[in-house]
Amino acid sequence: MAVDPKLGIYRPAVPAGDLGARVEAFSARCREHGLSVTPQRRAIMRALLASEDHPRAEDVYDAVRAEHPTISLATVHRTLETLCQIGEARKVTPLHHSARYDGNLSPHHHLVCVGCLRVLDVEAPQFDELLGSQKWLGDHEVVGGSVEIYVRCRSCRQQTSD
Amino acid sequence: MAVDPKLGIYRPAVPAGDLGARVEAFSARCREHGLSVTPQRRAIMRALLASEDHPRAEDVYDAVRAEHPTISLATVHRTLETLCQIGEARKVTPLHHSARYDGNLSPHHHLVCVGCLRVLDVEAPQFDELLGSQKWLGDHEVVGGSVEIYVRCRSCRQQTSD
DNA sequence: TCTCAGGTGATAATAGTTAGCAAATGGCAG
DNA sequence: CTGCCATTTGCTAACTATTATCACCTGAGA
Repeated sequence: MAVDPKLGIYRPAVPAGDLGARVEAFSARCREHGLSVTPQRRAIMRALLASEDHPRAEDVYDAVRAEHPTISLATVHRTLETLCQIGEARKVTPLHHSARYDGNLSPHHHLVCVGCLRVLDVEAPQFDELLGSQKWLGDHEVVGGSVEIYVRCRSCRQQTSD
Repeated sequence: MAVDPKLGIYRPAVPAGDLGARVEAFSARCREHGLSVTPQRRAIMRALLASEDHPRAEDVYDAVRAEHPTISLATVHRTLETLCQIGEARKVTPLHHSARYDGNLSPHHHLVCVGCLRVLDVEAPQFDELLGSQKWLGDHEVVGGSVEIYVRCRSCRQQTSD
């Protein structure tokens, strides 16, 4: 369902397969990674796949508790983190655990080193142009945007061999 | 100092004026906003302006303590938040306070409603093209990137009058 | 079925941030 | 200059999100 093909920004299609099949496929990939397939992991994955938005650990916890009333919030945290590690989920927002402040008010974006988490300013006029050319995306009023480019800086590349 | 003019991504010029002048200008704008100008606020603004990277509250705290040994970390948090409110600073990373997880692994970016903080997936091929066309930015190896587009959704627009 | 590495639940600990409140102070009226 | 008072500060406790610890449990291969 396209929102704005001209801009190249649109809602993606929902991934194929019904929920049951996707959870089955997930279970198989768990075993490939040498992970046990537990009812809790299935339930957490099912909740994540069923969610239209981007749930916090606590949201997943609430969803899963209907089926597993005794599950622990710690298990949900651990499992979501595990899913990210084996590439079955992505963590959306916080590369950093704490707020960073910036006194530079000129419009700019950020280069973030995935090793040392240092943040550098960059200007990116072409991004701004793409972003600024559109005031609406479907129902949504565009009020801004920001680009984070993940990099590995020289010193972090030297420290890791892979 | 351009890093990559072709891509339109480069390091921005440092804002004009020396540190003293910029802190003076800041003090004036504080009064315009009806805020007292306290030594603590000046010191925090100076530390923020002097910082090349994007300090956390604690980093600013450490810098300011040299001059104000008795300042409280809570004051630093409060002040940085105040600076953001009057537009003298920007908060870089976390629009959310907690991690969001996403089971959708196809390459995509996010629409974030600044009102309700809901997150929606969007594809943005033109952004990906810009980002993917460049493997290096100066010294930095590009390993990825993400775009967050800030929006106000319909229901949030209805709730706020301004 | 038996075994045990790995997973789970309960709880405590931690990091970052915010709230509450008494004391101190910036900035204006006189 | 002086005094007043709303704002701001520092201290502390509380709170939120997350991680660590550890005894018990269980998935899955022999």
